[in-house]
Amino acid sequence: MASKAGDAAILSNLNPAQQEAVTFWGRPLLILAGAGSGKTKTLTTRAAWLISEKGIPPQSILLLTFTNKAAGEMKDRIAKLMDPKDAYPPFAGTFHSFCAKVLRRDGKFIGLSSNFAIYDTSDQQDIVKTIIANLGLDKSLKAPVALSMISQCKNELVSALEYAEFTRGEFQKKIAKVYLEYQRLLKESSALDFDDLLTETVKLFKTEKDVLNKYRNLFQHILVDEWQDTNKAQYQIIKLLTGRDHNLTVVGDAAQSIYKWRGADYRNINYLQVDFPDLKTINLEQNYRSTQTILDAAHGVIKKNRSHPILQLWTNNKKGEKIKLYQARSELDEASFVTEEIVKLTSKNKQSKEYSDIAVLYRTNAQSRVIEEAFLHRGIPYTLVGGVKFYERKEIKDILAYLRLVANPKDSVSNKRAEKLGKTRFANFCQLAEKIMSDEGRVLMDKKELTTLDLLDKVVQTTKYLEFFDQKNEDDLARLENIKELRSVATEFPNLFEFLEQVALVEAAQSPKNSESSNNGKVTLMTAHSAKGLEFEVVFIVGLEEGLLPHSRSLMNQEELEEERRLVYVGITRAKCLLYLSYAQKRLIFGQRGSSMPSRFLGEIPNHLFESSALVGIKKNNYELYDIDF
DNA sequence: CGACTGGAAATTTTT
DNA sequence: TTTCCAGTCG
Repeated sequence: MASKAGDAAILSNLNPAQQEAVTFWGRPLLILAGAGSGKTKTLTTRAAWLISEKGIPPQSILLLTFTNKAAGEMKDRIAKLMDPKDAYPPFAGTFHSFCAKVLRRDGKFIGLSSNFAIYDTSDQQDIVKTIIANLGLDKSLKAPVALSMISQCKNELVSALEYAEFTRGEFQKKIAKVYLEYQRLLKESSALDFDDLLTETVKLFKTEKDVLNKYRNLFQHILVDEWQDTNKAQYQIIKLLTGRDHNLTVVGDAAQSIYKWRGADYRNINYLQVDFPDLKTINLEQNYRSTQTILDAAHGVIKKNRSHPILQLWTNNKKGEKIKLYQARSELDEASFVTEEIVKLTSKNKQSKEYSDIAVLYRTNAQSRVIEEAFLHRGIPYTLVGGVKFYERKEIKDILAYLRLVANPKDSVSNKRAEKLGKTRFANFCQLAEKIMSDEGRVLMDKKELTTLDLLDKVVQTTKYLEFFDQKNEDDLARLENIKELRSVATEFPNLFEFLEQVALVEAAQSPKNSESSNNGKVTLMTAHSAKGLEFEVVFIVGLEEGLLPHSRSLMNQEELEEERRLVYVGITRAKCLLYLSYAQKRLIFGQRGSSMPSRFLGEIPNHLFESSALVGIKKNNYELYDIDF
């Protein structure tokens, strides 16, 4: 009874299309959800509905996302929608964390030990650098290049052996050699990289039918977020897991696909229709976020893309204010325009905005500097999204190397790192590690009498790691502060293996300390990429110039140009009520002052949406050189 | 091995 | 301009 009433309440908050998406039953479902159309709400409500209305046990639902943040939000929202008697919400996690769980449990069937290490990008670089040196390959082959080729292969499920077999030409031959050696070393270290988590899961599911069936039976319903961001490996995992019942729900929007360069393939939306002929598609096109003016601008841009379907968003919101375009003389002028507008917007009057309502978006991180300087001058508080990640800091990686080595003595990258920190140090550490991993230590760990925090402190103590730091040095104090922060993460995960999983797969918030409280009352500066999934009252998109947005690297290629266009689309649709666009006629790039043309994307926004007709000339620009199709 | 230096390069980022 | 890296020197 309570469930019935709750259910009606749940559905009453939804528009007809959302309701249909929540309650659709019996066939695989593709929800094409436009920006700001209530995608998360729909997906979470569907999960809650499956539980309360269809009696699906929560543990039979698998909800996959791309970021831990999204997973966390989904979990929270489902929990709020659920009847308290249903106890715990379904598993919601990233593809990678799900795969890691599967492989820890059942990887033994394909020769993985359950304590495998997970190598991050810098671990990968370490290995590849030594490989290039050891194989005597010439140094023109850079580790990042080799790695990105290897990663591409893995995204496409091409193994090292297969690659070596079909490869042609000098360059590819070299990559093949590195790839083979790289896989050998990973195996020797009992380690997987991020891509391996996916590809090994595919391998496991393909070769071990019993294991696959176990998971098929376990997960009666699979829901996937951001389908346009899946790569081939992820697609395969879903296809394999979706058993006979085809109880699959995916949500996506091709127009927001901006990660092709790291393997995402929005065409997975189309492939779905081939693999599941009985697929039902529901469009969510009502937008709850932006003014009609902003939506019209976004649509004007995105409709130029030819290679994917485009949703026509509409809203009941007001038409809203016109879009403000500023032609700056230079990047400095642009920065002061943004600054002055923010001062005006936030000055005390009835309509004034909070700093936290405002975001400034740009194409490249380097663009933030000028803006930051202008903000500092004017005393505008801001937070910069991006920068050195917490777990990438040297002091953190050092300590983690010791701890990883305790958990997996074969881990060669951690071993090398630990050795580098000093011979005596390492010798002392090894003694300690032996004691910990003795039967006695194991028992203590199992009994939870030897926690991650205990281990961390013991390691720091025996290695005298803190001797590296000077209490009077400001930078060193910050590093000590980071170590304290790591200790507090350790408190949350008393089991060493769970702790290591956490730090490998979950990026800590920028600076864990001040993420919550002090993010308030600040303007957000970030790339358009990072803005995906977020929304702000006021959005500035700066640097709308040919060569910057679209970026010069994408001008030669139609596919990439369309991705740049999607990036602009994503940027524009972040704005709820006010949108500012700007470009600089002259800009300092790599210390050189160059002049640039306004971005073609500005010309694609209908002229009447702009505040004044500042646009004369933009439409006239000649892009035929690059834009053969348009 | 670590600090210095000269030259080349210079998106986007999560797991 | 800044940043990163390879090569060199102490």
